[in-house]
Amino acid sequence: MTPLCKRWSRRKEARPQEILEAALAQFVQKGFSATRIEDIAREAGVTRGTPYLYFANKEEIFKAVIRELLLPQVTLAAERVADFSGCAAELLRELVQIWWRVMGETSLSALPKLMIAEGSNFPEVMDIYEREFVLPGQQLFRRVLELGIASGEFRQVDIDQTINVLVAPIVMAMLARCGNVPCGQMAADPDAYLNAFIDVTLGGLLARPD
Amino acid sequence: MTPLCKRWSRRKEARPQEILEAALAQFVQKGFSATRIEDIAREAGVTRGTPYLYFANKEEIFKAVIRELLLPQVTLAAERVADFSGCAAELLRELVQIWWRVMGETSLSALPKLMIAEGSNFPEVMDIYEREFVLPGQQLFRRVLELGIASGEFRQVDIDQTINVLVAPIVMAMLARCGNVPCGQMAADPDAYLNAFIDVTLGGLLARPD
Amino acid sequence: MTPLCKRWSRRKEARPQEILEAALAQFVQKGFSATRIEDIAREAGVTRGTPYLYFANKEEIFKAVIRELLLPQVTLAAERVADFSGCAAELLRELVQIWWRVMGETSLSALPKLMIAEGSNFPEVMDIYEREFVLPGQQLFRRVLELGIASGEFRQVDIDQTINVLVAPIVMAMLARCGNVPCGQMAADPDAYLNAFIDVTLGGLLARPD
Amino acid sequence: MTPLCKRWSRRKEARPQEILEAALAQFVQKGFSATRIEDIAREAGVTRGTPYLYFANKEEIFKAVIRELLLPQVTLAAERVADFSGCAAELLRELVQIWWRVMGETSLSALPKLMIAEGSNFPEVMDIYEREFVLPGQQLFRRVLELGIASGEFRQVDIDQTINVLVAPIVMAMLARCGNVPCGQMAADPDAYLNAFIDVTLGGLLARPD
DNA sequence: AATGAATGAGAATTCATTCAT
DNA sequence: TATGAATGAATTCTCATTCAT
Repeated sequence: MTPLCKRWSRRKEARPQEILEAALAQFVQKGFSATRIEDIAREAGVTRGTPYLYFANKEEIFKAVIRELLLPQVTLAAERVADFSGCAAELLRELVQIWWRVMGETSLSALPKLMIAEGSNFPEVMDIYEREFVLPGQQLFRRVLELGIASGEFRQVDIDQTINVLVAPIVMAMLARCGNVPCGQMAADPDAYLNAFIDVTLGGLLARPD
Repeated sequence: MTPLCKRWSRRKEARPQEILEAALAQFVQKGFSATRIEDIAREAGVTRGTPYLYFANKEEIFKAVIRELLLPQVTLAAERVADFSGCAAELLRELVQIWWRVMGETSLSALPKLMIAEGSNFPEVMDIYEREFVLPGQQLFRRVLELGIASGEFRQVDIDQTINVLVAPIVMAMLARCGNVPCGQMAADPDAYLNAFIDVTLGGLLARPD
Repeated sequence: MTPLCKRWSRRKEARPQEILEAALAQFVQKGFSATRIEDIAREAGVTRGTPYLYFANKEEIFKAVIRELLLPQVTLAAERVADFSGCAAELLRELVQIWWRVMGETSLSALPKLMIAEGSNFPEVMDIYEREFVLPGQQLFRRVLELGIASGEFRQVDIDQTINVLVAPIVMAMLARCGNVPCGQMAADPDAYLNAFIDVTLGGLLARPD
Repeated sequence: MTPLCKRWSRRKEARPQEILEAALAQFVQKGFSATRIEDIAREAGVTRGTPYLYFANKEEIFKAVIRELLLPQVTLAAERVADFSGCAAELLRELVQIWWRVMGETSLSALPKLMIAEGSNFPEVMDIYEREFVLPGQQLFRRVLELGIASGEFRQVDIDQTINVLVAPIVMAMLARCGNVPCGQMAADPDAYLNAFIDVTLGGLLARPD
């Protein structure tokens, strides 16, 4: 049963996915240009020619990683993130934590690194990224902020800018998870980091009792 | 024979610097691997062979960009950032604003992007970056936090983690300045963004009067 | 389980022939090197692996096309061409017309194109071609010329060279039939072309009455 | 003076021409697809990379061979061919002989072989070939035929078809010169072949005295 | 017998680097 | 100093061929 002496095994259905996962790992580690097709193939356990059975060229592999591996997860994740209730403060806390669980702790955390590093070489992908990841993410925070301000729970703040203030530390945590982003403690204990983040931020948003 | 056009006056001392600046621009735009020596040469107004008169190879150009172009500025910038006084809240505000002026609005803003994108391919550079940029930056915030907590101005917070919470939005703003990092409003009006950041963060740090 | 669709009835004996015909069509269209095995397979209605059940490799397919598909037809054709009678002028006319019918208008017309294009890459095939196609063809014309000269019907001409003068326009017509040989009118109306050819040539061969 | 120990010599002006000539030789010998860039490079005395300094890719080399090496010669040759006078018979004789000298005996003789073998893979080149080589060539013969018929020197013949009858043997001689086109005697003694051709053809065209 | 996924040798192309000028 | 033609190693990509199914 074990393919010990087999030269290869046929995995038509699984292959594309396997190749994309291997490609993701390599792209995150080395960047697009520095990743050789052979690196991807080896990581996927196949040989040089196999990726070309499923993808036209290296660029298409990159696009497929984003479009077929990462963005579909974004949608799934977004649905779960959108599912919460409570007062604005609880919502914010929950939003950050769910986000982290479904985006930060999964392979999705690679997305910001890839786009920062390679986005300018793939403008179309960048557009998709903005449309399907950045904007929806901002919307989630916008909703919470608007809710909190409307209910008087939060102070009046510049919503457009505050959104980004809230997003930044989470994205940084995602970047830190990709390794080799030097923010020592952040990567070491993400939960402590996120708690500190929620603590400070929520403190800054809540309307003073007086 | 006489130097007809002034612009061709040989500035041999200036050449290496010019090449490094050209290289920085290209590396930020395209990444290390995707940047061809000829791209750098053209941007610097010289031809293919010239960079090799001053640098051993492409890798050394990258290292020189970090070591000779960016990190010395970090030191200069750090000195100016360190020069402030007042209460902790004022210090924090001032720290963020000076930082932005000396790092965010200059070519130094390229540093985080380069290290995120290429750091894993240049571990030694990464080390230097951490030692000479990340740690000193964290120290500045640590000092402010410690000061504020000691004086009772700030709440008791987890200093190690809060440092990173404070650094993250500034680094994100630096990334946004490198172009093609999709955080719309942030890049459009950095000052408004930084104000929102200080506003929320300071609110979150200040001890409640009650 | 029962052969639902008749068209899938296995014609194992027919397969090699079908593959060779597909190969011929592709080789004529694209040339040997530019033809992929998959092109041949698709044209034959089979898949990549099937040609290898019948032929060792691509080169053997080429040789088989010549040896097994074309040259046997040459023999058949030559027999029919050899079967004629009458005075030398009639013989010549008949020879040209039968040749055209059995070689020009059939797949045999591909042979000269293949040999011109690929002959130098297949010296052994070239030898066979010369031995089994060129020489026999020349012999036919030699016979007619010798007959006509002997009977006084034709002028004394340099037989060896005149043979080639007679063969050339027929071969050109065969080339023209393979498409993409730019001799407009020739391919458009081969009969008119061959009549003009016989008309001029015969006029040039006949001994003047005076 | 002799570059014995030089790794290479700089020949910016001469290189493209040298590469095209090398390419022509290789394409004629092996065909386009079967010719490797390295074959061309070696024949030109350079290394793999050098052709790419002057041509974008192999296809462009092929096109340049036709457009820049061969067709300009066609123009030169056509001018010399057009320069003749005398009665129609003399004109025809002269036309064939000059054509042979300026096209058959030069590298131009490669043109028909290249177009027969590769034309269908390069339709645009085929069009140029037809426009700049085939049609002008046909015009020359048309002129002679029209002249001869008008003057009563030649019989009434189907001009459109007869043109091709006249062209065919010359083109065959050009093909034979490219080697490996199996028409034994033709290539061995082209002059004898052409004389036989003129002899027969002219005999067939001249109006009978009676 | 036939399939078609997988292989891997080989060809095209790129580009960092050298060095004669 | 600077140039840029030339090199050749490295990489992408193709496709003839194999072989488990």
